[in-house]
This record gives sequence, C-alpha cells and structure tokens, in this order.
Amino acid sequence: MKRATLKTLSSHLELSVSTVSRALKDGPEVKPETIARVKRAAAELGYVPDLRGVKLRTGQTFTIHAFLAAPKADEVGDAGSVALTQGMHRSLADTSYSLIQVPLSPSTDALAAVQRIDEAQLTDGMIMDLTRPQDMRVRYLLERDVPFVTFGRTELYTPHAYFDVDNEDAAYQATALLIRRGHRRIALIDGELEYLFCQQRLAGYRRALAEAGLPFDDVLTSHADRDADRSSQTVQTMLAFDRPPTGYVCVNEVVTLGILHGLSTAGFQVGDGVDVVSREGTRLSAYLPWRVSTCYYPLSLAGERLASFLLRLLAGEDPAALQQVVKVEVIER
Amino acid sequence: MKRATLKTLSSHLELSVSTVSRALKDGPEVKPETIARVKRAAAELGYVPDLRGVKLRTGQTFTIHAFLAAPKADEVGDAGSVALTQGMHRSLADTSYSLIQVPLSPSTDALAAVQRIDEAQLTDGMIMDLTRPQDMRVRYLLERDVPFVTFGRTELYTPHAYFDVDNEDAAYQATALLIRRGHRRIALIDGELEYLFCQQRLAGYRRALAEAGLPFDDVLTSHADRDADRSSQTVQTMLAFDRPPTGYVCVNEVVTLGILHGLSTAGFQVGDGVDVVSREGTRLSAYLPWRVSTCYYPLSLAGERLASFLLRLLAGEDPAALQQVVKVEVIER
DNA sequence: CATCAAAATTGAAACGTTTGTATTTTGGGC
DNA sequence: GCCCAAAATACAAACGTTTCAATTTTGATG
Repeated sequence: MKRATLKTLSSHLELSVSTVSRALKDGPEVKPETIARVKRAAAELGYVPDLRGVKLRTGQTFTIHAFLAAPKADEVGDAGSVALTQGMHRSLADTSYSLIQVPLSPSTDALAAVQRIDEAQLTDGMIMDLTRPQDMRVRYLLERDVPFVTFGRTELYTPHAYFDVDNEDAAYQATALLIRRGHRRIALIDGELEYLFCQQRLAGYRRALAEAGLPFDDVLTSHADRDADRSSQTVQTMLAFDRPPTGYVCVNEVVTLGILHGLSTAGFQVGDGVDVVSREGTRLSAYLPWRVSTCYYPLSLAGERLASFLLRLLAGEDPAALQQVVKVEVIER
Repeated sequence: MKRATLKTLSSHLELSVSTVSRALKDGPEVKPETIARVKRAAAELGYVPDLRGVKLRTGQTFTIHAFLAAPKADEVGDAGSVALTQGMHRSLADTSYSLIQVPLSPSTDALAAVQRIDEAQLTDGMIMDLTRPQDMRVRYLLERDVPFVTFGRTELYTPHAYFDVDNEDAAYQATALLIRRGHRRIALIDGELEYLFCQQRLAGYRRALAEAGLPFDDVLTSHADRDADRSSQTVQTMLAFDRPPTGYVCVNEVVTLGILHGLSTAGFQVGDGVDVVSREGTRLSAYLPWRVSTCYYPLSLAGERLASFLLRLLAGEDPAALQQVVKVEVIER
C-alpha cells in the first residue's frame, strides 16, 4: 500500500491540494472546521509529509552536519564522542532534522570539508569543535551566512553562536588543586596551542601558578599531545628531568590514560607523591583504579546545548544571544 | 550566483534538459560528441546534481542509517564507536550517501526505531549491531525488503548480509590463554545472553574449559555487564567467593575497565596472580598501566566492511554473498 | 434581493531530476 | 533527390510540496 500524500488526502476529502497543505500548517486563510477535518483525515490515513518534496520546494535540507575531531584510526578514541552524539540527538529527536557526523581525523582539511558540504548545499546548519582564535571555518561560514554553532569560542569580533566549557577556569582549578596538595612542579599536558581552548587552558594554568607564587617553567608544558601514545612519551621524558613534575594537568581522558601509562612504565604510581587531574566529558576516571581527580562536564549536555542552539538559530534567533560558557565540576579524589 | 542546474546547462548548450541529463550519465542514445560537450560545460559551470531533485524523482533517499548501541548517557562510552564511524565514512566517502547514526541507549526500543525510519521512508539501507538469534529487526527488514547489513549474525533461515567477528573463537582464545598461564578459576564477564554474540562467547569459553578438563561453574559467568559500574560490582562479588576467580575474560573495553576497577577496589592487582583478557576494537589496553592481554579487531575496519557491504547490496548484489566472519588478533601481554 | 468586501477555496506554477514517448535529424541505399 | 530506418534530440509528465494569484463562496449591508 502506497503512503498517503497530499493528493491522497485531497481526493479523499474532496478538497484541493493547496487547502489541505495549508490546513495542515494551520494557515489563517482556511476555516477552522476544515482544518479539523483535514487533520483528522491525515491522522487516520497516517499521512506523514514527504521530506523529499518539502526539501525540493523549500530548498531546505533538514540536515545538520557536525564536524567533530576524531582520533587517528583505531587509536583510543575520545571517549566522549558517543555522549556528544547522544546529546545532539536528544535535542533533534522531535524535529525533522537529521544529524550527520563528519569525523575529522587530524590529517584532514577541516575547512575543505566544510566548504564541500556548503557548496553542494547539503546542509541547513553546522556544528564544529576545536576552534582556533581566527578560525577560518568560522570566517567562511559567517561570510556565506550559513548558520552554525561552535563548541568553543573564537577571537573574532563578529558574534556567532557558541557553547563552551570554561577551560581557563578548568585548568586553573586543576592546577590550584595540585598546588593545595603540596605540588610545586606541575606539568600541563595539553593539545596544540593553535586551538583557543588550549591557549585558555595555558592561561588558567599560569594564573594558578602566579597566584601561588610559583614560577612558570615551560619545560613542564607540552602542547602536542592529543593521543595516549605521545602523552605517555612526554611524561617519560619529563620524569628524566632533574626536577621532574609531581602533578599533572591533563587536557582529556585519552591524555590522562597516556600519562598514567607513562608514569607506570617509569615505575611511578599515582598516590606515591604523584597526582593527576583529568578533564572529562564522561565518567572515565571514576573507573580508573587510582585516585584521579577530574574537571567534569557531561558531554551529552554539551551536545544537547549545541544542537538546541543551532535549532534556535535556524528559527531565526540572534547568534549573539546564543552564547554560553559553563564551568566544569571539580571532582576531587 | 545561483548554482547550475540541468536547465542552466541546457539553455547554455542549446540542448534539451533531457539530453543533458542523459548525456551526463553516458546514455547510449546520445551522440558521443554531445556527451563530451555536455560534460565539458558541466565541469566549467561547476554543475553538481541537486540530490533533492534526484531523491524526489527516484524515491531514493541517499541516506544510510546506522543503529548502534550506545551507553547510558555520560557513562564511559564504548571507546570504539568513533572508530566504527570513521570506518563507515571511509567507505561512503566517494558516494552520494550520507550516514546517519542513531544511538540506541539500552532503554530504547530498537525495533520501533527501525520501523519509524522505514515507515517514513527516510532510508535506503540500514546497519545494526547487537543482533539476537531471532532478531525482530532483521525479520522486519527481511519482510519489508529493506537492504541492511548486521554487525553480528542471526539464526534466521533467510540469508542476509552480515559482518561479524568470530566471538566464539575470541572467547575460546582468551580462556585458553588464561588456562595456559595456569589459571583454573576463570570468570567470563559478558553482555546479556539474549545477544547471539554473547551466546557464542559463552560457547567458546566452555569449549576451552572442556578441552582443558576444567569444570564449568556458572557462578563464574556474568551476563549483564555492559557498563563499567556493574562489572566492577560483579568482580567484587566474585572475589568474596570461597574460591574466587583469578582470570577474567571480558567482553569489551568498558567491562575491562570496570573489572580493573573492581579488582583494585578489593585490593588486587593484575600481575599478582590475577590476569585479565580484554576484547577490543581500539588500542585501549595498550595504554593501560598493566599487562592486559586482548583480543583485537580494529573497529574502523569493521565499519568499513559494513558500509561497503551495504553499498554492494544497494548495487544489487546477493545478500548471501555478503557475509563475512573475521578472527580477532590475540595480543598477549 | 442585489452588491460587495471578506473569507474560503482552488488553480497553477515552481523546485530539479528522470524517463517513456514523440519528434526531428542523419546518412546510407536506391 | 527520395525514402526509410537508425540515431539523436526534444517534449512532457511525474515525484510531493509550497505559495502566489485567481476564483468561488459566504454573509452582512443597504
């Protein structure tokens, strides 16, 4: 049995297709009684609008693209990306929008990916993470007037919608926590400095050191480690220093795992004078068999916010009103 | 500047729209010289077919849905789902197909989700994991004649396309490894038995025990643990037994983490007479600071196979020819 | 009861594509 | 140069929807 279309309904009700169409969207020019009649019939016949027709007619795609950083193939993934996905789906569940995730491995050209989707007119809006201060993708999308929300801020003056975790504060809190526990040599194992959130984290780290009167020593910061392997190697290098660090501030779950691995390889143990503070979007460290403190913000919530911001943007809201920075929860262990 | 359509091309070339359309797909009724001319113009004007039009006309959606098990929100996710996504995208990269992932948390009705997408005619094909012997989703899709590939087998009579990891063998290998290392009380911490792959794993586990002349003791098997928390609790319960297990066969990364957590909570350590064998789609255990052996098959490869099977199915290949079972690589540590 | 504006409904075109059928063009054989 | 089949191209309808413009219906007013 073929699915019901507007035509089915219209011949069934002996109304024109246009009246049926308008009735279904509560058009003011159609008589309330007719609206009711049409809606009843639509429900009976199980009418569901065919998005293909709507898309062609309106030019909308009802598709949202999320460009998300992915690890190198088969490396340990960012444990949170499932949670992020779930969050976004939660926001989109009652809408006609589909979510397409584009995993961007470190080697792919993020701008090109964005351009390709935009030029083929495949999307109604985008979500992107890993922003840079002068993010070229953002500049491109602003210029092309494509709706988008970033996970992370930029330093551009033109306002755009974003959701962000206060990473400056997170790194500050993490560092301050280690200082309170008596650590004086504290390492920051972070992502590449071209990303704004890493710059913000560095600032937070330095602020905490400065407030405690501790010197900033740049051999204790590493800005290339977004996978477990490199983090492990970095920590082993640092442990060979004259005055090795005893506290570690990590940028994410995967780096935390790498640090723990590196420590144990070198014969160290969390607890015996060494402390690690993670930064998580899932509850990974809760299940690690050491006391790893963490700065936590549930990624599923982030995903939910990002998608709902995008929906509001598509509904015409002002980007400048769709900006939010949230603080992490510090979980001490 | 508006994008080029067939109409743009046709007026530009002084040809009819239909000739242009046929020329672009090398129709045999159009003169080779014209084909060349049309293609040159198409390239010059940057013509890209508007999928919306194609979709409406052909009824195709150019959309593939992947229904994948997701953890409860903000639990530690299955670390491999990013890798799986990457793999699927790799296969779809040069096609017009978009991939939509539907995360299915344990509480959602998987069959209903499949039906919803099918009935709204939103998809050209599906990919699903966590199959059951008499999988209702598979039965439904077979009946409706919707192309699909499962990640995992079923016991249905009608053949369908699948890709699977030999989980019977994986559990056998894991158990045998522990036996070789001298363990006599070996626990199997696995997912729910309603899933075929868990039944297969149980069979492999029993086979290894039987071959070694070891008794099967059902208090050593647990079939409800797909998250870290429960696994941790299970292992703690088992450790209170008169004769607690000393070897653990785990169903996935997350369970492995839970087991390690449970062990350490109870004061045990991998190495001091306790061994854990994981089952992974990523390289997680390589970064754990213990010697955790593992049965490894890269999930990104699985994703790639699944998507490429689906593409071949859509191209008309016989489902019975699109079935593959691969063995895990056993990594001893 | 005729008039007329307002209310309700309908008609038609358009979005971009594919494809069955109709029409025109081509070129070979006589 | 004509005829005819084959080759090449054009026409037209269709997919399902939205929306502008046109038409019909309604009911109040004089």
